[in-house]
Amino acid sequence: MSKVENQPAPTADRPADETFAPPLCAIFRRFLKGQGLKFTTERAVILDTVLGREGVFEADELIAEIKRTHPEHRVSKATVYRTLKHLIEAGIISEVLLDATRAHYQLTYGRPDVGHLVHTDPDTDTLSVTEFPTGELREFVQRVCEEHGLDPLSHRVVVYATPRRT
Amino acid sequence: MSKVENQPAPTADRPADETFAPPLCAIFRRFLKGQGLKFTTERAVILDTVLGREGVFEADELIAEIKRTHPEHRVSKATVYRTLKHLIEAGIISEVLLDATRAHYQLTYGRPDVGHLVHTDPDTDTLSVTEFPTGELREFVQRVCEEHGLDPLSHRVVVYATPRRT
DNA sequence: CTTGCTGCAAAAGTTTTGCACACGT
DNA sequence: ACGTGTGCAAAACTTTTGCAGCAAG
Repeated sequence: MSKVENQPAPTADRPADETFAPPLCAIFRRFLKGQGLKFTTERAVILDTVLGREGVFEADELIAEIKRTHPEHRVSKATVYRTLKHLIEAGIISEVLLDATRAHYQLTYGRPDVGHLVHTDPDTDTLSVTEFPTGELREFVQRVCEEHGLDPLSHRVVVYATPRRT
Repeated sequence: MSKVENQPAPTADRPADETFAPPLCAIFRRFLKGQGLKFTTERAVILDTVLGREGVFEADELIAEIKRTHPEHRVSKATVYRTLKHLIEAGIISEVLLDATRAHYQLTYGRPDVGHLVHTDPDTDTLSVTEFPTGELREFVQRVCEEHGLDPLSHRVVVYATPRRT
């Protein structure tokens, strides 16, 4: 299973021109301060690069992207992994579990109910990941948790599909 | 995040005394023959051990279990991993993606619509995984795929929850 | 200044693979 | 017999960690 290729994000759930107005940088700063942590140049560069990504990405890709878009700042692998954890804690990104070989991440601030539709492109034999809204499953999730005396924190939905056989 | 502890499987989806009547061993045999592969002692031992497991398990645990229940047959790690792949192909088990650090597996033959509810036990600080039926999501999944011109293969639903704050 | 942060390289953990020999069919 | 399978150990990968110097608040 090779690297994942992203679809240009579906319009149903995320209109093309929707911008993330909230200053995520400020949000991250506030989070860090609250934890007694520091807002460093490296963390700024990483957040900036994450904000520029469309859809799902891997740690590896993020590192490559930083090298490309911020050649003046070299950020180490270790720092990227450490910062991704903080971004998750801050609620800015989430881990997406698509396969068991490595972690995927995605900017999810303000859009918690995103599912992932994974399918192979028969031509290129690469995996594509498209998003879809899962808001209508909230009630279902709530009910499942209630039956077990729990409160839901988050949910993940991944659908694996194949090109329709005509 | 430590190893996962299994809840004794919920009764809603899998009544306590439900037994897997279909001879999975025969099914696996047939699958292997169809692929020009061989049914070896090691594969029999692995399948037998998988059938004895309740709920979700890891490769590591399976190896330990084999050592315990079949001390006369030593099965190597490599063979376990290789056989797990075949069992997935044969449709007998599935990969369950609960966290990004390692793969989990579960016997799913004949019960494709199982979701996983992950929650921490506040006392022991261990993770529990409970199953719940997701059959009622089929229509939703079908619709999502149709909107993208795809046919669904399978879907995974994982809900993360926390003990209800009373 | 004090405390946390970074980069490097090494460590850790899981899964895969190459190879010589053994075993189903 | 032929072609697969197995075990072992090493390799491959991703992610984590220890440490010495560096930087943010």
